Amino acid sequence: MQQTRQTKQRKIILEKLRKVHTHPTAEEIFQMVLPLLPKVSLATIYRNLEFLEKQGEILKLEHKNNESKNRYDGHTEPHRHLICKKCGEIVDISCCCCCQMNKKDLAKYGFTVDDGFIEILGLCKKCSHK
Amino acid sequence: MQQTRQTKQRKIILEKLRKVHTHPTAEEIFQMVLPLLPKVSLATIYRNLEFLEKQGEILKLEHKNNESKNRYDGHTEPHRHLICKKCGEIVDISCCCCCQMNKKDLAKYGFTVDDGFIEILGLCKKCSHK
DNA sequence: ATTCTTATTGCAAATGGTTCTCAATAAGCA
DNA sequence: TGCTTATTGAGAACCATTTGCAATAAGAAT
Repeated sequence: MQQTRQTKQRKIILEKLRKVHTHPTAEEIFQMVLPLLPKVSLATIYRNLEFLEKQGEILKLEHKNNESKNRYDGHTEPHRHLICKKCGEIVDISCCCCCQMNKKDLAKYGFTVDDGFIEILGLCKKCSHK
Repeated sequence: MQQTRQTKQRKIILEKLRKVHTHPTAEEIFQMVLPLLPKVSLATIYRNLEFLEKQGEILKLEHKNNESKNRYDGHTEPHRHLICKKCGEIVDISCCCCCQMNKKDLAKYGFTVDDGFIEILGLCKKCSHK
């Protein structure tokens, strides 16, 4: 059993992520914490994001549309993500009425589904007007 | 207006992808066509997959769970994907009753959604038994 | 058929997000 | 206050994907 330590870096990364309602990349998070942690390294950002995800404190969004970067979400309450296939924008939507339905349907396939992990791909307003 | 040419490579890649009901990676597709195209290069696989996706002949699945590779789907009829967050397995499911509902809900957010592009993340039978 | 244009290929090198190595640092128990 | 070792910072390594370029081959024109 390995103890875990509460480091300044880990604390600040989580705080920043909680405060924001976007879905920043590791690089963006790096920029966000830089004023508070001028010496922090990108590797530390990645390591802490992985740690926090394993602890269930944050979500890692691994869908990459036209950008090969993961994004992170500091809010773990059940919600869904609308992802624009063109510009990669991610929009939160509240859990709609068909969650229950999905769960039943999906049980047939042996899948266990968490409401927080449904991603719907489409085109955002801007991109669909082109 | 640039003409497009029907090359042996392009034809075989699409045929192989159509024949199969899995969601192979570029590397796996490379292995699949190697017997028919012993001199083919991985770059050609990637270029043709991009081409075929732009033509709407195949789907590119950009969600990467525990594997940093894109996957491809030779079947473009509306269907959804169940993706296992742990092992990355992708299962096709037929379009269920809540498609309509989703579309209406999502219109509120300005999103245009195509049935083929809904991905539901969860745990497959094997992984949920651990 | 043959020629000609240029889209496409194969190879190798480049790219870029993420992970890893390792010595130095610091959290927090004794 | 000292001590153990989890964590950090810096840079190198990794690896899926993309790109540059000369060679090849579709397929239209002759």
